[in-house]
Amino acid sequence: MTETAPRPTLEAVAARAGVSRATVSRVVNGGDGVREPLVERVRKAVEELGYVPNQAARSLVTRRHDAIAVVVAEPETRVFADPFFALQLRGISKELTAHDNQLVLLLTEGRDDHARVGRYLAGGHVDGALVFSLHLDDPLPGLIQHAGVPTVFGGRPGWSGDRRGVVYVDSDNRGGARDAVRHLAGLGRTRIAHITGALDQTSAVDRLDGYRDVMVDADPQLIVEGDFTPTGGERAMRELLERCPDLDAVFAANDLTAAGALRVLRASGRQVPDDVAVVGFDDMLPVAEQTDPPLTTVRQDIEEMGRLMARLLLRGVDRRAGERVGGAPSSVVLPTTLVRRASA
Amino acid sequence: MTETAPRPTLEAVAARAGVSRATVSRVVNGGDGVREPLVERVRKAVEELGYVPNQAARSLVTRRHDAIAVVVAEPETRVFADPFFALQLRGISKELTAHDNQLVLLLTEGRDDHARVGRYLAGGHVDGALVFSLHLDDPLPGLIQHAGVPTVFGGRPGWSGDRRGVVYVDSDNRGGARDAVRHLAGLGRTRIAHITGALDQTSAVDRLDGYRDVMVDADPQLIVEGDFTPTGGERAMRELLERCPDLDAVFAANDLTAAGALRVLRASGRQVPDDVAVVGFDDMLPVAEQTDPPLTTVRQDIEEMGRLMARLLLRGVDRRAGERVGGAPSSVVLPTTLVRRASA
DNA sequence: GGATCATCCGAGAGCGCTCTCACCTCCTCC
DNA sequence: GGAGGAGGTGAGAGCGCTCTCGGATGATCC
Repeated sequence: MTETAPRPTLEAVAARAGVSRATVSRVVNGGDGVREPLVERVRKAVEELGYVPNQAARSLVTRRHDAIAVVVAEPETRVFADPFFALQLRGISKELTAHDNQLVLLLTEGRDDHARVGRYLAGGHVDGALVFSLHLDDPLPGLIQHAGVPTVFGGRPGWSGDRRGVVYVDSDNRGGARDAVRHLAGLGRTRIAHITGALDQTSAVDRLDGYRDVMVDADPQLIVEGDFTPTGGERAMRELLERCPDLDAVFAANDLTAAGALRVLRASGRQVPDDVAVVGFDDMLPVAEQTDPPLTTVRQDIEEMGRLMARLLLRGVDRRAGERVGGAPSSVVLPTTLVRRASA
Repeated sequence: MTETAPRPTLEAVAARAGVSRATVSRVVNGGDGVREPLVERVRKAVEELGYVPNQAARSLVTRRHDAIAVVVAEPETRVFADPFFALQLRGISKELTAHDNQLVLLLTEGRDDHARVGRYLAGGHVDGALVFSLHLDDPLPGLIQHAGVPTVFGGRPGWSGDRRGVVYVDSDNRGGARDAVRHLAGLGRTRIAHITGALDQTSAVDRLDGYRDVMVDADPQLIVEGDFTPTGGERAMRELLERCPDLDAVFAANDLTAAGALRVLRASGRQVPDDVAVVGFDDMLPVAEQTDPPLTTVRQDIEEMGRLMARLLLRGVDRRAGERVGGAPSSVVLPTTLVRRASA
């Protein structure tokens, strides 16, 4: 914890280079319209003094912060047991860094925090927001809309409010689920069960819908609600085995759920995939490759989702700043692919 | 992506309340030395106009940002497969939020990024930095010291530079390792192997030292280098079984490594804990509780580490800002506890 | 009742930067 | 050779806030 040295200002650089503040400012911001010899002199002065612009002063006049908030509206510990979010964060970070933007992370713990986040966003500290893990009844989108900050959502928000101008990036959950179930059907399986995700999230609902698209008149006994966690998967699998001991396949809403289901199946003496075939969702590598047997699953490019969210948001921010960068960004749904491994 | 409305300024609030800017400022910042009726009037005006202070303008004069950078110097994907970091982040976030500070996340990808991070910290955008996952040869501490930003490290930095004023929070890795190995010895095991972590990190080195403290003249064949990952654990375990088929216990440098080792042991037909007892490190719940059998492991309170780091840093920041808050913060080493489950 | 003092409030400077606008120089062209 | 123009540079205002300092106000005390 060292002590502060007073940092040089534009003024100081200008004095040293023998030019005006305005010229230094021009050079620091790209140097357009300044003649070469002067540019050189200013650069040298900047170097010698170790000048770094004061971001606060700059923001005060430009009204830009070059910072984006990432809001994770996840009250539970689940996000943290789940590499999903970390991967998106990585994608976001890469994209933001590439555009010289900073990432301000806002984790919310419970309801009270929503107000805090709303205030923060409204406070104009950041140029935009990326919002994750929305649940169906979440008040956050309303607050954000009210704050008037450009926003992109991670996953389609299941939100009943004003939809205009809502931009999100999502995977084709429904299509991916269809692929998974069709694959199982293609293997000759007929009693295909589904362990859902937490149904207060649209991704879980969409995957369930995809399952139903294929299993048009599925035995309702074959559907059990899970919660995207391994223990939820275990519980659901036990319930399924009790209700439908004759099932021959399981489509789990995500890989973690599938991992839990696999354990229960093994414990029950059933062989995977011979007795029961299992398909997951996400292709979360550390999980999907490490299960026994390795998991057949629906891959979504999570990091790319993150990167895309950031890109859309930055475009929206620039647009708002008056730069012409094409029309208003619109939502994107990314395709999924089935990855075959040993479990189905 | 809604449009901006011009936000009200202090001036506007002052006009509406019929007072001066200074008075509004006082009220907004706590209201000391302003008489009740005026406070009330100002509060009302703030409310009515929806006034939120402009942080940039404030920072410009106070030189405080109420923001802390979290730097993750981890070039690999490992951090993300590992809930460890996420838990610390959660602890940090809680503590920062409680003190109205924001969290700016800086992820670095490879060497070039270090310069960027150094520049950012030197740029005075944040009041302090929390730095993680340092490797032995990392240039970051030097850069940070040069930037002159108050910093707290997560884990003891294995760094050969100037040590003065370096503050870190760490677990008692060595002591925890000793407990683990002693526990195995107490079970009557004599051929106790160790799969190390990535030895370019001090935590791995310390755990190895702890192992050696107890196994004073251990067969060097019983020590294999791992890398904190499940696959590393598998590879190491295979190597161990080949070299020392008579081993009767394994102390793995972390839970993920232990999980990999467990798989290999099972595949080799050995019973855990009967043939080989296994102890991990971290007590990372989703991992430790889900292995088969559940893992005996050394618990460290990861979230608390994060919270503590943030607390120390904020104290250092306040100190620097001239507020008297006791002496310079010094490093903290948190105790660990052995958690007994089925694997040993 | 007037001097003294504490308390409260407002005027105004200034944080470090950007950006407009006027000026100045040097070409170009008729 | 002089008008017109293009491009470079500097002066200065102002972004929204905090904070010092002096003045006003009213309480206190002899």
